[in-house]
Amino acid sequence: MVTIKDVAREAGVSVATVSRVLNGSGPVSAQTGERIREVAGRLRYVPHGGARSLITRKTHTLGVLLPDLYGEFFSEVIRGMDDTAQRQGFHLLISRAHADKHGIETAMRAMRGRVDGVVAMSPDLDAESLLNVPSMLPVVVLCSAPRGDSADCLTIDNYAGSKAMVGHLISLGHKRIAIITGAARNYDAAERMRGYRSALRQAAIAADGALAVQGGFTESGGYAAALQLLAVTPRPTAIFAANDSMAIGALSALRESGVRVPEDMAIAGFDDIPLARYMDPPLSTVRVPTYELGARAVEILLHGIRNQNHHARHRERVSTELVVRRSCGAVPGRSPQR
Amino acid sequence: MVTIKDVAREAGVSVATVSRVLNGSGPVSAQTGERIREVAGRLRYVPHGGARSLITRKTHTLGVLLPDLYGEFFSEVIRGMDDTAQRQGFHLLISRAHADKHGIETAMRAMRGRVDGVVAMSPDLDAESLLNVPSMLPVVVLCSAPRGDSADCLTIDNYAGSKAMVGHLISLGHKRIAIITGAARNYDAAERMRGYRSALRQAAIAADGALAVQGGFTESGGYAAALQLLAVTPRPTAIFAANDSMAIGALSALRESGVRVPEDMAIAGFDDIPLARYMDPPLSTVRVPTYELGARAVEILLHGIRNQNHHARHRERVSTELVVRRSCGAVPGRSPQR
DNA sequence: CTGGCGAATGTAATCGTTTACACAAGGGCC
DNA sequence: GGCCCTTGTGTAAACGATTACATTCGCCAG
Repeated sequence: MVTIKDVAREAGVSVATVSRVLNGSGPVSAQTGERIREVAGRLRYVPHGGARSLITRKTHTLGVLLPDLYGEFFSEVIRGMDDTAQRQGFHLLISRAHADKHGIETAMRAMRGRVDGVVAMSPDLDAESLLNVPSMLPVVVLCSAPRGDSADCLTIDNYAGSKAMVGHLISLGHKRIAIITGAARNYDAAERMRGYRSALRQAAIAADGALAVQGGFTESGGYAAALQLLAVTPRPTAIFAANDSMAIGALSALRESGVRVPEDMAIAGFDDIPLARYMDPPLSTVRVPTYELGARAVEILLHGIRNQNHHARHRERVSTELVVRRSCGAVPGRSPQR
Repeated sequence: MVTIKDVAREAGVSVATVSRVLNGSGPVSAQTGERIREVAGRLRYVPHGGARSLITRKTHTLGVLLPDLYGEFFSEVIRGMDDTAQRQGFHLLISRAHADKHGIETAMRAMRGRVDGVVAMSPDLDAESLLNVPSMLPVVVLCSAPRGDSADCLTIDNYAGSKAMVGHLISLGHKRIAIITGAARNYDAAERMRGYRSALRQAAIAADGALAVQGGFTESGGYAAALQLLAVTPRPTAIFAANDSMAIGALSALRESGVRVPEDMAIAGFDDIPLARYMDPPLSTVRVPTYELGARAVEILLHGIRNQNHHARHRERVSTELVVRRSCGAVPGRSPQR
């Protein structure tokens, strides 16, 4: 590998001059600059990022800690992060960590000296340990219960979104509304459940334990949960799935059981993944600005980095939007397929 | 930030001893070791990864160059990569690059000194420039036309998969088979097209230019393409979409046009994304082992790294599998929804 | 008693950069 | 001519680790 020394020797100057030319710092004669640039090009010199960041104390890299990379949701979040980071000259060091204390600590250790800051997504309710990791690094905590004030914090307004959707179902006349919940001990899942309960309470509808089934955020989980809900008597008239994947699985289960949607059963999801509108019937859902979530997280992190973490802590919540399509029965639209 | 020097001073030893204790290299008395470990813990010392990799010449990080992060496909590839990398103690530095020469070069420069090797996904047919980047780094090229022998190379067997699916449609009696193609100048797209043509030729069916419409790999592209195909006379009896997203978009377009699937029109996709089986009707498709693709790419790369790139070049192709569900009409199954 | 060996530890070079500081040359001004 | 400023360049000290080599000490064999 060719280093700055090789370039200096070949051009007959000192390394300092080469550095000055390549970074445009300090005065260099036009002639020397030209020669050095020529030599660097000819030798195909590429600066060693690691060495450089050791002395400059900037890595221009952001660490991203994820619980699991799964489905379109994460892919969109990462896209939002990468776009924003790249626009500011930063790269992404992505690491999946087990959500437990040990996993997070290990990941954080591995990032030391490689990143300028970290976006940590840790929806696991128990994993508050994250905040105990006392690093000087700026950290943005994503989709997690906000505690402590050592880190910035960005969440989705799950509660309001969930409440709005269930409220909408109630306004359509539904009284027995089931919920397919997300992963256990997941913050987003818990908040969506809270919104569901709150909407019911507000309409003076008594909660029925049999109408809450866990689906674990996966298609197959939603499928199984829907089958289970069909067996409940009296049967619910609407199912609110805590994400679109589960709603799609449920849709498929109902179809196979000969239950018409929305005539016999209303269905709604959460997230508004791109595929939602292409379902049959198109899926009513709560839009989560996933891309913007990632983008915003990086913006907040970069702000923290620029201020060397000496800034007032952010505590932000991105809002959701009710998306009413045919699956919940509100929009008459075309009659369902023959 | 606390450094190794701080630990050494506090423990009353030299940095060398601290290093020896923490890495388990060289002999240290049990007593000294104990004290140093205690001090390191108390001071919450975390080694500086950048500094360490400068001298050891190992970063334990793999660069990943992607054309775009989009949809479930990439999310699965990354998952496969990260799992495999992490199991071997490596991290992932992910970067989206514009597929053009400049974008790739910039990204490669940024990776110098930060990674031990690179997996580059560059499906753009023109971007052969990648191979011209003369770095000593081991590189695995993913889903790209194999050229040159400076890099290992891993592709999907698009040709065989596509040919198998079209052959299957032909065996069902279809003669007018349309194709919704992927992005222009995309290697995978081109190969799938080649398989389609080959299958037709083998069945002595003349190709009809009007039956090939571009869909750009997106749901909306597939939707628009399907509408366009419905207007062709004589109308095709089957549509082969070059990926599942487009097939789902097409499915939705047909539904809205009152065309029954599979009775009036057979549909097939490519990729077998998780959602495919939950469509109505469940989507026939070609399974691509996406997770394994990412996993295998990292395995090959790690092999190259261990051999310091002095190994015979790999040229591997992961095979696909025909998945027949109801959308192509081969499986009678339950009669379509009333 | 001495020489050699192994264990425990310290000293200093090294990795590839950036950058503070020193230095030399040239020019303008008094 | 002496002074100061500007411009161009080099020297060497960082950055935070690892590690080859040197040193010290105790012990044991000859």
